[in-house]
Amino acid sequence: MTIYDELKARGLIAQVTDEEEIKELINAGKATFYIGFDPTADSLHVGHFMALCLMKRLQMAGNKPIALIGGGTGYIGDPSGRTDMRSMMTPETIQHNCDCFKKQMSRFIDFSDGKALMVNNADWLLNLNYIELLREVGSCFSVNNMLRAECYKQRMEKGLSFLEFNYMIMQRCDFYMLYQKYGCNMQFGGDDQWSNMLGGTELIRRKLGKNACAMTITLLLNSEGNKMGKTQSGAVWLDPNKTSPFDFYQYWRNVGDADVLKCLRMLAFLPLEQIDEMDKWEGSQLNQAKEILAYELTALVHGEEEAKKAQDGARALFGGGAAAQIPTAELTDEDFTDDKIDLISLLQKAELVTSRSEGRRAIEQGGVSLDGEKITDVRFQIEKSSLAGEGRMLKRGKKKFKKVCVK
RNA sequence: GGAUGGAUUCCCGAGUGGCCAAAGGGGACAGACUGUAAAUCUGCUGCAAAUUGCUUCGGUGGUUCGAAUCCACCUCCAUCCA
Repeated sequence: MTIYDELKARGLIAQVTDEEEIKELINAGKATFYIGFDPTADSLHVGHFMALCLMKRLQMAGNKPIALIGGGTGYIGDPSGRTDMRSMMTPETIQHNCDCFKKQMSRFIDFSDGKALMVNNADWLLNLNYIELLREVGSCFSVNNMLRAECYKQRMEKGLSFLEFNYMIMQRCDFYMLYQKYGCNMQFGGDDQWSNMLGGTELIRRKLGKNACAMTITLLLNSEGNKMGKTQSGAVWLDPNKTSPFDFYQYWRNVGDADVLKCLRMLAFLPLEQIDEMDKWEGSQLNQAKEILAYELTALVHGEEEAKKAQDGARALFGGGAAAQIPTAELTDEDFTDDKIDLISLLQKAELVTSRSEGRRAIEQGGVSLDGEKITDVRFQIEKSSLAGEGRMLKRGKKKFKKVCVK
């Protein structure tokens, strides 16, 4: 199976400019393609993960990836699909985020021997001269057209600042630059970037009379149509300090039935035949597929060892048995008064609740248990001595656990 | 620059002098049912030393016994006019 067919079979391809041309290019390993990453946070998240996987697949097929870090576009902020303006980031934050991105990307993509490149658009964008830019690039675009772009639709109602409006122009310049500098002939990106990307190919055609391609990656949506990789506490991060491998594992272990196969196809590096086999599974058997999904992805992001740990921990917790690999909260002597600690404080120390009110609520509703024993007394006290050694299992709700012990 | 409308809790959105920690919906969280799924039902959703107290309705001042609500100024946003 050719790489293009595989990508298609996995449902990764959303829109393409010229299917035949792209097919030929990437199947022959002749594409030099780029994907842009805007440094809006200090860690990549699941959304980026898809893009990284795609880069990896294409790299394995002999194509050359360019990871473009938006150190320059970060100064502007992408208005696509947003209803409000992004808060402006300071240059320091942008730089910090860029550095973090670099580190994480190196885990996925092989940058050795020029097999892949990492560039920062700050290198050319920050030095642009306004008038020059206007004459050079501004003359190529129709404002009427830009305003019609899908990605600005939402913002046309709520307002769009001139600053953000220019994001599109900057992104177009990126492609134009990369084409000239590195012979980059293709751009990939999220489906929400389609109009921005088309603009890039257009600029290259107008300025250089050359053809460049663009292809978008299907957005990873769950069966309800929401973007995946978001939880109530924010994104699912790739940085283990922001989302622990255990939580990362659990996120995938808990996807809905309707979404498992899609996730496997799009994200896991398992052969398609194997995934098709799982497609026949039904009902509770899908739990196995979820385990595979969770394990595979955790292994990709955090390594086999961490994945194994997370899996063991999860199995122990939900299947009964020894729970050796559960995240632990350690208490110090200062946390105790008269060698005792109340349950609410304990929940708080274990970071299972964010406020005492929340803890109180959880207890009153019967959502808290210690070593499997439900506790409904808000004033319940725990002896320090009972937390010594192995510690005890504190549980809040069905899926939140922490082992608590004394240091 | 002018005219008009607007800013309410995680989000949408009601409230236009006290009965307001603020309707309703969404989301989140917890319980029941389950398969660590979905759907459904129930509870819950500012904070705390918790029959009470404290902070919150864009910001700052003011009127009043009492302000999310009235007044003044300011900030931001939208629409129309330039």
